[in-house]
Amino acid sequence: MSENLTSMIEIGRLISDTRKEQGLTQEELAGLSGTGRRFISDIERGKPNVQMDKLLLVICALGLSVYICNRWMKK
Amino acid sequence: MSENLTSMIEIGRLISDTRKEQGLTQEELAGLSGTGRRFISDIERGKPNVQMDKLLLVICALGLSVYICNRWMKK
DNA sequence: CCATTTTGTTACCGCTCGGGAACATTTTGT
DNA sequence: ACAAAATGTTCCCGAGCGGTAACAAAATGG
Repeated sequence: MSENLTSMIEIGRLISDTRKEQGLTQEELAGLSGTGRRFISDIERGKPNVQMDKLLLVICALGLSVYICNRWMKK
Repeated sequence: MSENLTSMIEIGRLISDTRKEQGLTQEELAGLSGTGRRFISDIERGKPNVQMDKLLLVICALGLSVYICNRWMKK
C-alpha cells in the first residue's frame, strides 16, 4: 500500500517507480494507456494540473488501483 | 476503506456521500476547498475530465486521503 | 402546500492542458 | 569513450476545463 498521496509529486514518483519496475519506457506506457509520452513525462515530474481520467488510464495500465478513505480510519 | 475506484463516477459518488455525511452543501465544500460550486457539482455527477490538483483539494477538504496500490496486493 | 434552500444545467470566456514533433540533455550499454 | 536509447524541454495549437452568473428543477422543512 502506498503512503498517503496528497500531491502530484508523490503520485508521479509512485508511477515512475512502478513503470521502471515493470521495465517499461515512457513511450511504451503512453501507448499502453492511450495517452502521449509528454503526458507521462509531465506526470512523473509532478505536474499538478493533470486530467483525472487520463491519469486513471495510466494508473490502470500499470495494474495499480486507487483507493480513497477517511484519513483517520485505522489501517 | 473505499472500494477500488476506477472511474470518476465512483469517485464522485464517494465525495457526494462524504459531503452529505458531514452536513455540507456544495457551496460550502467549494469554499472550503478553494474551488467553485460548479466544479463540485461536476465531480459528484462523475465528470470524467477534472483537474487532479483541484480534486485533491476537495478530497483533502473532506478529510479523505488517496492511496494507490498494486491491484493484486492482499489487503 | 408553499417558501426556501439546494442542486442541476447552460452560457460566456479566459486560461491551460495535452498531442505531436523537434531538439537538448541524460542515461544506458558495450 | 562513444553510439544509441530514454527522458526532459519547448513550440504550436485545437480542445475543453472551470469560475462566475443566471435560471430551472428538485429537495427540504414548516
